[in-house]
Amino acid sequence: MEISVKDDLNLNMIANSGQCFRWEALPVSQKEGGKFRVPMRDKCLIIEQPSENEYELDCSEEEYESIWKEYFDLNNDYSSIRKRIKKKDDPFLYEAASKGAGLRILHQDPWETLISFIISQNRNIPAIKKSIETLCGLAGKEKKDSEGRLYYSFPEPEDILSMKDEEMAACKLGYRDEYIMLTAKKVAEGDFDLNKAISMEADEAIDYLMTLKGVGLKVASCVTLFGLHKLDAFPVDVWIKKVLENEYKKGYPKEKYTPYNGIYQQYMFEYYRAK
DNA sequence: AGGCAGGCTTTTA
DNA sequence: TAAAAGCCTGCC
Repeated sequence: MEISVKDDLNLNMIANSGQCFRWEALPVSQKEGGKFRVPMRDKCLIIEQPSENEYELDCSEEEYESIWKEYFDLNNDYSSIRKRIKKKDDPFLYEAASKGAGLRILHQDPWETLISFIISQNRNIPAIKKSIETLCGLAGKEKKDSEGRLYYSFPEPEDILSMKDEEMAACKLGYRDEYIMLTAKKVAEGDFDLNKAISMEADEAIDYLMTLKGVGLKVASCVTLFGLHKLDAFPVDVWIKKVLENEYKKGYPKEKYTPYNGIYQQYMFEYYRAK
């Protein structure tokens, strides 16, 4: 099916934004917007942008309405969220948001997001992707997309628990493998319930996530933003720390930007990382 | 009590 | 060799 989106849906930008690690770029002939396979839970979507504002999706209307519309956060108007920032008020954020037009905060699966961001700590993005890909290949289910290509689903907690030591080692998780195992165990046994976190306020969800070993403030904030889709969560990583130190010496006006702190954080993250 | 140094696996640039 | 979408432990 086809959809039309006015603005703020740039597939290449989102794919490289560091919020999702399993989008796969598919070969494409001169398509400016790129073509991607986007896996989520037991589904995957192939999406491409044949022309300005037009997108081709390999799913039914029903599936789009029930799953992918929410996944791409298409019920939020990012263009008007960007326009809340006044150049005179906050020139740095204004510039970052202008450059970031096209980004969106995806609404990803909470479990996959939790494990992915535990893996992400103290590593760069290519290394994160490699670990996750190996993990899915060894513990996920074999699947085929609508074009017949093979891919693997993200493993459930039980799948991770049944991995052999040498399989875990092959994922090159380093000291994080213990964190992954303990988290999988807690979730599988019902001692940690991600559904509870979904119904919490952002700050409350972050505190709850931090009860997991290996989940600190930064990882919990990322999971809350990218997996629980609480758009006010504001992850502070090494890049945002630099932004706050260099551009907001007198303090960052977080209260002013509620409830969209997470979106603005993403603009600043991309902007500073690119520089 | 809350803050800080040091250590941790491995890959990437 | 330092840095990478950091966190834990132990010490003060």
